[in-house]
Amino acid sequence: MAAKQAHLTREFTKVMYDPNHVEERWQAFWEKNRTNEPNLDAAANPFFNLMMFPYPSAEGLHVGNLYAFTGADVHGRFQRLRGHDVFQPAGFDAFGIHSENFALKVGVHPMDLIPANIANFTRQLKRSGIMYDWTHSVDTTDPEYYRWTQWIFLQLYKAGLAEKKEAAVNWCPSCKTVLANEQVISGRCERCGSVVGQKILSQWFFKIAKYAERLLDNLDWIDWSETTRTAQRNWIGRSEGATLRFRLADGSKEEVSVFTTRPDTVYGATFLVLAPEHPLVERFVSESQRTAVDEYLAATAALDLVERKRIDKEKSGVFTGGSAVNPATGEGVPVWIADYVLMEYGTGAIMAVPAHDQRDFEFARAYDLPVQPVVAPAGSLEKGSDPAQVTVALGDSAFVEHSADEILINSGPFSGRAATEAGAAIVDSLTERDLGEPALNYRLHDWCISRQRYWGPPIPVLYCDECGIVPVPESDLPVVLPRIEQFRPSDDGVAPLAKSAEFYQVECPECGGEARRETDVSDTFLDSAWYFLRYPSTDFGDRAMDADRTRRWLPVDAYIGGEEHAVLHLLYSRFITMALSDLGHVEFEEPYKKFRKHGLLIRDGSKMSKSKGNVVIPDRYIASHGADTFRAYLMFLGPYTEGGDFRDRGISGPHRFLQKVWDAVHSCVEAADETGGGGNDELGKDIERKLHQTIKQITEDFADLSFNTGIAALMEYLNAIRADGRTPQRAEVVPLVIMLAPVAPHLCEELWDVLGGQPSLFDEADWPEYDASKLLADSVRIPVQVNGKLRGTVEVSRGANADTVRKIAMEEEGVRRHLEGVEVRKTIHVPDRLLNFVVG
RNA sequence: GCGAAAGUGGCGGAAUCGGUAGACGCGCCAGCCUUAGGAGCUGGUGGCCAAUGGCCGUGGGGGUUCGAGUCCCCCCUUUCGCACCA
Repeated sequence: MAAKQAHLTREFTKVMYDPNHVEERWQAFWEKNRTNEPNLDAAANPFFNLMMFPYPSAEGLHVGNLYAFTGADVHGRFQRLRGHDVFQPAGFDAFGIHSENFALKVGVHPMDLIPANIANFTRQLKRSGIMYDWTHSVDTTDPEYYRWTQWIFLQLYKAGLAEKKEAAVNWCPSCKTVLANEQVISGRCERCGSVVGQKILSQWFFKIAKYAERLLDNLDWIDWSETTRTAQRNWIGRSEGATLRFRLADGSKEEVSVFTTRPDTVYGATFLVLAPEHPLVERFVSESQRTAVDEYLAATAALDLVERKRIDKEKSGVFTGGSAVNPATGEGVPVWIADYVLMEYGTGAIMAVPAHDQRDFEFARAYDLPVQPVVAPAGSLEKGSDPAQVTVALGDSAFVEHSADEILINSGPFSGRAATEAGAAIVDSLTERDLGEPALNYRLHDWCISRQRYWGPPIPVLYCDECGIVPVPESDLPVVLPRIEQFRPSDDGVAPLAKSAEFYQVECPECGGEARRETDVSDTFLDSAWYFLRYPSTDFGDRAMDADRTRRWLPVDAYIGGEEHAVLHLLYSRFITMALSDLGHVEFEEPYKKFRKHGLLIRDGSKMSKSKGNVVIPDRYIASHGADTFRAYLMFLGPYTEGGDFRDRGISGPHRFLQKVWDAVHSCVEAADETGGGGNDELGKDIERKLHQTIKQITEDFADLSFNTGIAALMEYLNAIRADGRTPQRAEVVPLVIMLAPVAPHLCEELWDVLGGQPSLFDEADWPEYDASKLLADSVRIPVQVNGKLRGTVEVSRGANADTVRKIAMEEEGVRRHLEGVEVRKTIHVPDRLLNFVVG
């Protein structure tokens, strides 16, 4: 109807582009006609296009969110025009410390705050023109969602992948909760920046470490950006080496295990170092060292993690008074305690080889401990000397080289052998005597999911004096988070729900006796570790995932999100998927076929942040220029995967471009009306070639998220079809409208309509195909160089041979001048590319 | 310290199986149009010079090549990860 109206007005006055009017019209159309809702049960060519769901903050949608979503949306719309049934849902990650802290700050209950935030986000997202299927959204705080989060916990528990244990955990004194290792950034809380402390608490853990090897191996074949895979590899931190056992020197059966990547140096292990928290510390402390040890342990405990892990800190430690037996030499070595050995890595104890490890070297120097070199460059020994008994001068630092060029010295029967090969032999020999074995060590630790907070899904277990830990029966799910008004966390590590007897007093489902509910809630990262599995099945209330839907839509075809989640969310969701796969709930073990990171939008050279006051709120720009212009600007300002600088002024370029597209289409239609025909469908040769080149480029660019160059190509094409004030032909503008549609969907729907197409363009239009034979002209203009310097260009027919090109080039004035009086020694001819005269 | 990525006009950025550096856009300059314009149209726009021509030019310095933003070596800078990981 609006199109007819436009048609009528056109006769009197030029139709103006009014983005708000156009966008309102098409958003209403899409909603009414359910344009964005694929048939989840019958789609022939499914494509699950996923974007990382946002945390719905009170400030509303940030331009960074919109940047991320718009890129994903352009890609999704492109895939749709290429013939896919694209499923593109939206959701909200609304549980967690973030929301809870904000609620505490403003004094509004999160149960009141979150729905308002979600409503605001939804409004903003709908206005931005993203192709969301709103009939399948998720909200992690909805009991109908988190009942399945709890269900996943129960599945893992039943499979022995969830366990409760006492552990030293990261404790944020400001958020008053436990944090996962991944949430501690350089010793500080990821959320609030407070220095993280340690606490011994009983916590629920998911055994992600069991999956370390598979999580690592699959990285070799999944289609992810290399930087993200590298980040995950580093985080998993696989080290190959050996576990070696040092028996106590007092003749008892006890032993200290150490992990080392350098078993070849065991003959040089002149002392042992335990972490201050190591359980065997007490076994070694002698009467005379008691006071010194206690003082050291107290001093270490007083240090926070940031201070303790400062790399430039002087090495400090204390002698226990006890000793252990080096399994290779059989000699006693003193046992020390030092804070540079971390309980959380390896076994919490190391064999110190000061000659070949810089840290051990510094420690030995500080406390005057023996240093025994056991590795030397192969050529460094004097002729005839016995490698089993060599004196080597000590340098100022440890000798850490480790290649086939080094040999072992002073290493008993292994002396003289290559260091790399001898290491394995030493481990073999120790394994035979039950003093060690080859070992892999991972930096990755089990995932602590307990949070002593309020705003999360209650962990679905009960504690019964008779029956012990009792999982909540699945039929009793969800364990609903009650509304309590006193939800502020406390310092004692006791969760807010522990104050609500109404919540925690229950009857044991097994014995009927008195039982107590778990009052901790689970980590927000568990909510987001499986949300994509829920999307296609949100209309099933009786199962987390419908088997048919899941088979049709998962794994996710394309996932786009921020690199900041490279190790957190992406690792957890891989683990959960892998575990569910092992338990038979899904048929794949990797959740995302393809993952690409998007870049970060910055402003004035620095990150946008509330404290700097340079955060861009999109509403204002959308109101003034329209969503299409804003989308085009965001996609044009830089390479999508790199991000870029947001500048107010830059928006005018894309705005003018859309305006010109509008004008071009209208003038084309007007001209056709005047001539009474459907317009001239004949394309000039030059424009035809430009069209095919453009199709080729856009198709390639949009497929690999190079939106900025894709849009530039569309601009070039537009410039070509309206050059010298000519009126574009229908056959020229139709493909332009289709190719621009992923970027400016409302505008293009309108223009598609104006051109007489049946809406929606996204259902009716086909992405144009290029004809490879039409990409090249019959003649080419090639540069002519003399000694590599450009001296002119000549037009030659395509495929012309060297002689022909040379003849033409010699006639070129600029070229001839440089060839006068010099001898041409040779010519380099690259067909259709260049001609270079080498003179001299 | 280790790892990764990146340094190109006034600005955002194009171009890397080595082959016309600066596409596209912003800004700027000139002209046109206009009562007016933070509108529109046309043209120009890397720097320098003795200027129809030429020299220089992709962080700096070397190298390979007929030819280097692109490949190799050394150095500098920035950003982002990780950081006493045994």
